[in-house]
Order: sequence, then structure tokens, then C-alpha cells
Amino acid sequence: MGDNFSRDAAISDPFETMLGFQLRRTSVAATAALAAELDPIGIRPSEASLLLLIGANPGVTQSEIARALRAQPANLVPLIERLTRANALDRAPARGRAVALSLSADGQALHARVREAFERHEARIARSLPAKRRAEMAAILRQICDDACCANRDTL
Amino acid sequence: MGDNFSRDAAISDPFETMLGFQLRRTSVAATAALAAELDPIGIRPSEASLLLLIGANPGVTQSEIARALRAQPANLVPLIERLTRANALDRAPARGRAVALSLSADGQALHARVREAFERHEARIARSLPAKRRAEMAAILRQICDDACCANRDTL
DNA sequence: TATTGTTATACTCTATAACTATA
DNA sequence: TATAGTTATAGAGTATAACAATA
Repeated sequence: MGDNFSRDAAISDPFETMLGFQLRRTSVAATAALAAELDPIGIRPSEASLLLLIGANPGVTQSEIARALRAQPANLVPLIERLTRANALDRAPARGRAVALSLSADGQALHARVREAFERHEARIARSLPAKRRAEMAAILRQICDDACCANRDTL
Repeated sequence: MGDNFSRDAAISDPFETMLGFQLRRTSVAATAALAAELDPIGIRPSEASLLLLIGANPGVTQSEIARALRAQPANLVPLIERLTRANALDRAPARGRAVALSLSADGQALHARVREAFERHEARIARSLPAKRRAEMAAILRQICDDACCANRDTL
């Protein structure tokens, strides 16, 4: 550092104004930060999201979760298995083959810790954003997501 | 559809205002849409980004690329190998072990098609965003990314 | 027969450690 | 010895097809 030649800061960045690229890069960095925040709790981002969703919707079933998270049902299986093995979930029979999921006592304790981790994480993400802008930003992201999802549906 | 009961739209969404979650979900959807856009060209998003960067910076080296894209140098190897196998790249010796990469004639043709695909993709992403807001949005995302990256560095 | 859950599998992207090659 | 590149490998997340179980 300190010399004024042979820096590669001179590289031109074709992605500077590309929303798609910035979106992906930012999402990767944010997910890594969340994973680091959750690491001491022994839970991964995908499992933590599942836990938050079940905590907010006691009695929810796997197919409802899949629709809410826009995840493939098949991919929920190992996540639920891990949470079950941590004694975080209660299962109750529901209609058909469905199982109503809710948090056990252990699960609620875990849920509280996960919520705190998410709050710290959100605070760090949002710190460069005026408080008034945050809801607006989230709404824009949802809109972009829906647009992109429609595009993906057209592909099928 | 059409009945007014037993919908699961009643599920409460704890992620509605969480920027981190919306960021990730949107990024996943956008990346899938980009992949679909690039599919007819026979190139994947990561390879396409590499191609755009080399096109914008003829003579760039792998380590410069890695810093610019915030990628691990090791992960560039298979991408460059695929582009090389498609005759898209010219290699010229540079200082030390470094190799200066630039686009071959085939690479420039591919580059043109990839740019068009990215433009269509960006247009779709940005269509729900007033034109004036786009640069601002990209800047906010870069800022959030830098904040999150700092957090990740603290972890090490 | 439609819905729910599950198994198996593959693909993309990212991360790390350990190695080689070059100045 | 520092920098550039490479190999091998592991992990997280996502996607699909095919299957079993239940009403």
C-alpha cells in the first residue's frame, strides 16, 4: 500500500449498476454474516428460518411451509429432521398424511435465541438504511422477487 | 380456488419486513431467471459474470478477477476452464505466474449475446423500480454488502 | 384419485487447506 | 519469500423425478 502504481483498483466494474449482480453478491455476504451469527447456537440459516416460521404459525404443515418459504417440500425433510433431533418440534396428526408442527419447550428456547440473532443481523443490515426506508426496501425486494418468479414460471 | 375457507394464505409471515430474508429470496429468484435467460447460450451465471468482467478488462489476471468479484481464486479455475474449452479466451503470459486473460473472437461473439441476456434480465428486474431509483438501489445494496462483509471479517 | 410427505440424486455456488510454479 | 495459480474436497442450498401413505 502507499505506492501510486500497479494497483488493480483500476479494474472497471461492469456490475456497478446491475441490480441482479448486486442483489446476489449482497445476499451471499448477508447470508454468511447470518450463518456466523447463528453458529454459536448450532443452527444454520435455513433451519433458523424454518424455526421462525413454525414459531409464528403453530400447527403449520410441511406443505404450507413449503409454499410460504417458496421451498421444495423435499428440501424441508432434512431440515425438519435436524430440528426434530434437537427436540425442538412437536408433531401432531393433522388431516390426511399431514403433520401439524409446533415448537416444543426446547424449541421455544431455541426460537428465542434465534430471534435475537436475527434481530442483531437485521440491525446490522439495516444500519446504512434510514429507518423509514426499510419497509419500502423490503416491499421493493418482494416485488422484484415476484417479477422474477413469474419469469421463471414462464420458462416451464 | 374460489372457495373462501381452508386457504393457507392465513399463515403469518415473520419475514415480511426482514431485509436479509427478502434479499436472499429475491436473489435466488433473480438468479434462476438469469440462468433461464442464459440457458440457450449454454452458459451459467457465474461463467457469464466472468465473461463480462474479462470483456470489460482485457488483460486482467485471475487474482484481479477474484478480488473484483469477491470470489475465491480456486473457484475461478473450473469457470475459466469451461470458457477456455469454448474457445472464448486468449491467454498471454504476464508477470510472474500470472496470465493475462482477454476475449478471443469467439469470446467477443459470446460476450455480445451474454450482454443482451443480462440487459433483458436487468430490464425485468428493474421494471418495478422507477428509473431514477435504480442507481440508488444498487448503491444501497453495495453498502449493505460492505457492511455484511465487514461483519464476516470480524468473525475470522 | 388428489394431496402429503419422503427418498434418492444431481447441480450450482461457495469455502478451505494444501500444493506447485514463478519472480 | 511473497504472489499467482491449482487441486482436491467439503458444505449449503436448490431442483427434479419417482415413490409411499392417507383421505
